[in-house]
Amino acid sequence: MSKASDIAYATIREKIISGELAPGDNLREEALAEICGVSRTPVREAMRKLESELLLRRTESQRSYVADWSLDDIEDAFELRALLEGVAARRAASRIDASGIARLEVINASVGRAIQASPPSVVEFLEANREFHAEILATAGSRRLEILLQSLIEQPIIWRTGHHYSADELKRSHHEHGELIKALERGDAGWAETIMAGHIRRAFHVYADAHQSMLASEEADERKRA
Amino acid sequence: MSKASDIAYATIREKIISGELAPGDNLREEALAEICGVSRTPVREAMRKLESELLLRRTESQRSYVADWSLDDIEDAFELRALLEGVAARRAASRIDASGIARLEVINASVGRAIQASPPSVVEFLEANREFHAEILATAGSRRLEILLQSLIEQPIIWRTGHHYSADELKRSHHEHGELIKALERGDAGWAETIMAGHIRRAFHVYADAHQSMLASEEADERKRA
DNA sequence: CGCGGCCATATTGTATACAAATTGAACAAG
DNA sequence: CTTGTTCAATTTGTATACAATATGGCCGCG
Repeated sequence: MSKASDIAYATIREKIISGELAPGDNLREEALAEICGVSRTPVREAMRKLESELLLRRTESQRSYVADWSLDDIEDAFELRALLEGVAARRAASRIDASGIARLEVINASVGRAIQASPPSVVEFLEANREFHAEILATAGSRRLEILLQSLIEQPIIWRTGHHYSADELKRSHHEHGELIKALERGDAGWAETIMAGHIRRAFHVYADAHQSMLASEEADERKRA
Repeated sequence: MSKASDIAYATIREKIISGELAPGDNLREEALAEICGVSRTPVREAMRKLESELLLRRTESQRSYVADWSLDDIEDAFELRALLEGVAARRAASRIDASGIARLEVINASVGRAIQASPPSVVEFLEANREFHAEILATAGSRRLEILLQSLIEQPIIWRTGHHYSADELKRSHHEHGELIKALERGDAGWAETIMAGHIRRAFHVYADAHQSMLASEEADERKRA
């Protein structure tokens, strides 16, 4: 894509993911254009893309707001992601070669380094994790699958809650990657799919638990104030 | 969406699906704008959408062409569609109510009328078929699943080859819909998923066979000319 | 008071002018 | 004849002006 529309997309997306633009906030084209330092034209393009990724919702009268997701929505997204990344792993198992295995091992070593640092670097973990999943997706060799998953991965919630991972959970994630690599190396498609789907579902449950305790503590705050 | 960009989207899409714009054809914004009777701005918007549905491909230098799909690409799309529509059927089984069943029966009756006409009306069949699948998808109640499937259904090839369906194949399709309704009525999620996935996969094989004989006859033509 | 239509204002949609980038052809050098 | 380079023409990207539409408050009426 072109420069200005890239800037607009990256800027707006970043502000949504970081929470600077909170769920429900009204997004006006002109205001965003000022923020991004470009005109409305590239902003509009960026907004269409963000809408297709469900980071934005538009009312019937074409006004835009930052999407607010219910826990059900989030579970839905994780469920579909588990399904499709599972398929990607299955396909990758029958297509991967030695160099692909090697690349995955290098990437997963980065994951290991990130979690073994003290304190563990969540940012590096998330980045290496993203690379790992991207490599498998690329190996699956389905352009269409890539496009479908693109709208499911890297959602605001994921990135904001990555910081809630415990040391054990990070370690477990790293370990599951290792198991997946072994399954792929052996060409065991069914097992690779199972591991991947479980891996994603586990991520949801970590999130759901964090969400739960967040709600609980909010409730406690309410009581305290009352 | 707005009017002019809707016109642009519908017009260009129609010309791609009908084959008036053939795979590989270069698409220039200004030329399309003239064809659609609107300015480049809404055309650009329409093109972005078509690109996201893979009806268009863009080169690294942002020139656009009508996508040309290989048989593998098409199989890929059908495979993912089978997977996701299967999930939709599974979810629908546990959410559908009596009125939903009734709606499906009405729609499938339309399918029946279309194929029993003499000659069978393929256009009406395709439209009723589309409605049937849309109703199930809506019943599944996942906004995200709808969005994902949107880019997989109604692809050019499907509509052009619908006319290759034999009377038996049309009848079989109608019958499978009936089976699916029964599975949904009984709340048998697994069976509903299986029927739906098989239903879609069968559609691919009908297409693949037609494609095969098309290639064979083209080859025959070549030999004749030589 | 509450309700419903009307108008000023705010916001999005479209067209167009201009800027940047890419292409392809002419042409010079090897 | 091939290769590389330059430049005009084509095409896409961006900004901006203007048109269409939606919103929210105001006022009059019941």
